[in-house]
Amino acid sequence: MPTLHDVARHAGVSIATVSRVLRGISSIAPDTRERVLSSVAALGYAPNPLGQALRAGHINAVALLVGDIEQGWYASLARDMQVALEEEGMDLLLFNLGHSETRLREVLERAVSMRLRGVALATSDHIPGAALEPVRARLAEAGIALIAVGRNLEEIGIPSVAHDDEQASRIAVGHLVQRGYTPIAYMSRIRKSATGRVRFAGYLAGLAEHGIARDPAMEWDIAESYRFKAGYNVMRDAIARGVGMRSVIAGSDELALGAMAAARDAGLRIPEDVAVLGFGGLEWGGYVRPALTTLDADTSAFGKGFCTVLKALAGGGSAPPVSLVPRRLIARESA
Amino acid sequence: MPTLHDVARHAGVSIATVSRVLRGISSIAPDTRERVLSSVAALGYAPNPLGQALRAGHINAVALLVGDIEQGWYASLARDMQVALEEEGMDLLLFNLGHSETRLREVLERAVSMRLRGVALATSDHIPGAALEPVRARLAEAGIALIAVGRNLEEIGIPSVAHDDEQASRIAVGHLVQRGYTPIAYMSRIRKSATGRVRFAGYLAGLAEHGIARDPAMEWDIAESYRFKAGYNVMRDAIARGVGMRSVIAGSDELALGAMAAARDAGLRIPEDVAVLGFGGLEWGGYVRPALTTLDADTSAFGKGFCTVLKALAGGGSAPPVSLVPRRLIARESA
DNA sequence: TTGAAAGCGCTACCAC
DNA sequence: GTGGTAGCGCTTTCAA
Repeated sequence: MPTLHDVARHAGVSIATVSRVLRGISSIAPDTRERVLSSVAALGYAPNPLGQALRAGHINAVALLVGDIEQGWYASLARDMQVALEEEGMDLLLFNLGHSETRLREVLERAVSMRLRGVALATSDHIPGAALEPVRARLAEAGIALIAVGRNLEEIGIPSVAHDDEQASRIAVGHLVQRGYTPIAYMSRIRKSATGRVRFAGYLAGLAEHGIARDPAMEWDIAESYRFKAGYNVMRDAIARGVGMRSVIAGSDELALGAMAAARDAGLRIPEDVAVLGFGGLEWGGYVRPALTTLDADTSAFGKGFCTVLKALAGGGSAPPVSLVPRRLIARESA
Repeated sequence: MPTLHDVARHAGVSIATVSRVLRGISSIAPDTRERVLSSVAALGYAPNPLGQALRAGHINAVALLVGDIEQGWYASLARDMQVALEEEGMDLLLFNLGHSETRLREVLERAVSMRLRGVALATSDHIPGAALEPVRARLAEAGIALIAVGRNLEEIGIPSVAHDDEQASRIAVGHLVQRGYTPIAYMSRIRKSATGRVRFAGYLAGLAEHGIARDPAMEWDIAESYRFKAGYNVMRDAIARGVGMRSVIAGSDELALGAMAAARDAGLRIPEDVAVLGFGGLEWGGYVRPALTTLDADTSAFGKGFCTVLKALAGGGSAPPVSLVPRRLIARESA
């Protein structure tokens, strides 16, 4: 691997000059520039990012912290974040949190010791505001941006790029009411998930809008993750208990599919006996039968949004603390 | 951010001593060690990986190159790779290739200029062996391991950790024959995908084993990706053409679900009219109805396998060029 | 317009 | 057992 020195020697100039030519900054004699450039080409020189990073004091990369990359929405986000970052010349470090608070703190500490440019916090779990204070101080001191993606953390002062989930839930309720699928049950992580709480609030607001009284029997807070199995179990138990819902809003497409499976296994028809509506807009939702009605997720907007906020923060200007992107309802067969 | 110097000053020793204490190497007077350690704690010192990396000449990270992170198997792989790497103190850089050959070369070049420890090549696309020669030479020169994950690339001399897909296809054929689901169609990327070719070879071998003649009408090579839409379209067209298959082996769970949707939309029952069998073992397969019969993927074995090969390569010993892990059939309802 | 040189934070070699 | 010091590759003053 050739270094600046090699190029300098080959071109018969100093390393400073080579560096300047490469950075395209300050004035260089045309023929010097020419010579340097051809040496660079001849040697196949590429700058060593390690040297640059050490000098600059930070590495041109961003950490993406996800709850569980196997969940479709995180995977999709990872893809779009990587694309957006690459356009800005940055790399993506992926960290799977697995819903652990401890691990969140560790990874955040890691980000500061690694001198990253920023951290994209994309987990739906409860964020222990107080416990995070020390790390956040160090992050700030090191000039590392902490930005929430896919959830709204402005209440604890973290700039966020998120969906307007409160509105989304209201849209869902409206859709189900209009089609006559009442009473409407709500299945999600609620208490233990910030995102879940917001969506739940939207659900309640939606009911209120249509003059429907809330019914605790229709509110299914699940302790586990947002995955298939939880949806299956909760739905199966609700059916067994004889809860008379005519539709279910599920907090993720995974939960929704699990719920659909349980309903089918219990001999219920979808949507005739019970309608199911998910959150996420994952691609497979269009291919299961009946096809899943869901609220889409705009992960590419998040990738771009993150970069915008990151640059705004770096530029010193205080970024808009929150930018909310709306969800659209994808009406298919299940509801 | 405190540096070695700060700690040294605080503890009243030289930076060399601090470094030694931290690395736990060579002998240190107990009380000196004590003093240094308490200074480290007092200052909240954490080593700067940039300095370490520059010194060492490489960064403790590995690039994972996937075809499309949205495909479930890649997401699952990403998760398990990250876990396995973290256990070895390495980070995971994620790159989405999007099936582009050019981009593959670029990213590989990037890996050498970044001085990574290794590259995990996990795309099912055709690898242009000749076109890659120059980069591979640079990779080798820089001591960066290139390891194929999830596919067998030994034929072009790349150490691989992969599934035994030839055997897997034979198992699939055997299963379908035994249940009477013949004739068996094969739907996948074949010509344009190395992995696809291996699986196809297994399909042919399986037919031969059971004394069944191959029938070109049953061999559906698809040009597009391994995703849902392709599965849907190909299946729909086959049905329209009146191809008389009684079952379909699909090259991915996504293709399989797409095929199932097309069959259902055409009024066919699964598996009574046509059975469908996928590749991947993705979690949602257990929750669609009918539940998908599939050949599982052991991504956690790949994470560990990659690390093993990486360390073997680093240790100078030539790693076993290929380690094949078997797939198990998960027999559910669809076939 | 160009060169010399000072570090960025770290490890390892060589003295003592 | 400990300290001094030479770089790793780069950018950026400061001089010339």
